[in-house]
Amino acid sequence: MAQQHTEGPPVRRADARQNVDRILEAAITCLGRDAHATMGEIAATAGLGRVTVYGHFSSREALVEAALTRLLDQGDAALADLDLTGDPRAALRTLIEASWLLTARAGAVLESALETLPPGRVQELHAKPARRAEALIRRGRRDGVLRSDLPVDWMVGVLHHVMKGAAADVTQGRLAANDAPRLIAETLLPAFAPPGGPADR
Amino acid sequence: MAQQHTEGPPVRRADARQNVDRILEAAITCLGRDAHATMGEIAATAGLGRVTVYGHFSSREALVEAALTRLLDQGDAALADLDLTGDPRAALRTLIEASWLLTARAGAVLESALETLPPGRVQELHAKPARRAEALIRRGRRDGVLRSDLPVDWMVGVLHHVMKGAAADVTQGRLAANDAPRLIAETLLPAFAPPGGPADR
DNA sequence: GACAACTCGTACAACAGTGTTCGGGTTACC
DNA sequence: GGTAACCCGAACACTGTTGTACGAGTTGTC
Repeated sequence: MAQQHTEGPPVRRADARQNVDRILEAAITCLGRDAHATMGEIAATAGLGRVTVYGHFSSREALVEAALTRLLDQGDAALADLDLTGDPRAALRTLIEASWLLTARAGAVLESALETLPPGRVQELHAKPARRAEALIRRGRRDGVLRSDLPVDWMVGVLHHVMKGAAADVTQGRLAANDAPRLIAETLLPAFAPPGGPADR
Repeated sequence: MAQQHTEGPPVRRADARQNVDRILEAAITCLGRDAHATMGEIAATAGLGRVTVYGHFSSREALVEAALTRLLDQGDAALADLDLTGDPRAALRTLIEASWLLTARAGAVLESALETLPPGRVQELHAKPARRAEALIRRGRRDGVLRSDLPVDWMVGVLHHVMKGAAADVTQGRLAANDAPRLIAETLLPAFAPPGGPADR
């Protein structure tokens, strides 16, 4: 909207902006635990009243979208700092380690978004982080250190599904959170290696 | 002596039993598409009235459990017919092909059950089919054709998560159903191969 | 053919969640 | 210190779903 200093949309007060932050963090926490978390729960987690939340987000749908957007932006920012210029296989390992925590938190939020947001909107928001993994895999294929006999989209999907599944295992107590990144990497690296030779050149 | 054994429902009428069947199939179909399918939708899909469904299942929870049980029984029966005595890697391929359709249908039903059934009940029902894959993987590890450097539970989980993820991709139009089994097998076989594998080096 | 089993549709109560309204209290900011 | 922005809690209407009740119609089975 117009941010002209014409006193129409005046400056938000400091505590209000901070509360928006609190609400988004609470939403990510609650929706991460339970994709069907209530506005009341989220508000309580944020330490605010339910009505106050509606003062900042016009609907539950708006809040879910905002939470997912923040989560994906956080993740994309974290991933942007990584050095992925070396061996794509080592880079893939780095990517997995870094995005593990993100995916673990985003899992149920994404699920919640899939239910409440219009179809396609989620994919749209999720496009940027996914593109990062996709670009990495494409480079590895060009360099011959990753297999090229499977569709790129499929490989990106497998990466995503395994991480999401591991996150579910952790929340259900079937897997220790500390072990997850290593297991994922140990499993997916050979899965993505070229069929002919796993040579380390 | 009059053998007046007091049966609650002495003899169910034929059409009633057939309707129970219809309801369960409808439940599997609807819950497979949408884990939040309502009793009304399920009844309509079965071609029956909503009240009639309550005549056979006392609650939504009971219906979900019955549907999941039938699905898992069907799947376990189908898997029991497979010949898995040969090379465990070929057997794994066979297992994937066979259980793909089952998993695709069961995916959302399982999700629905996780929400409505008491925690642990799902795992209990799911134990038998999971044990089949687990036994297969264990045998492959003993024979040295599958890797032993990862926990068995993790490998079973990966198998499950990738199939479930592929099912989600199919329902969202990102993947052709016909391609799925091949892609899954091509991806997981190298992932499960021993590190210094027989065909390598 | 008669009876019981089964089904149908509508209607109802109960419950949970969303989104809004209102009046009164608190607090940041100039 | 004054004002407007902000927060609070309770109350309300609305929606959708579950589970139950009733009366009447239909159909399998003996």
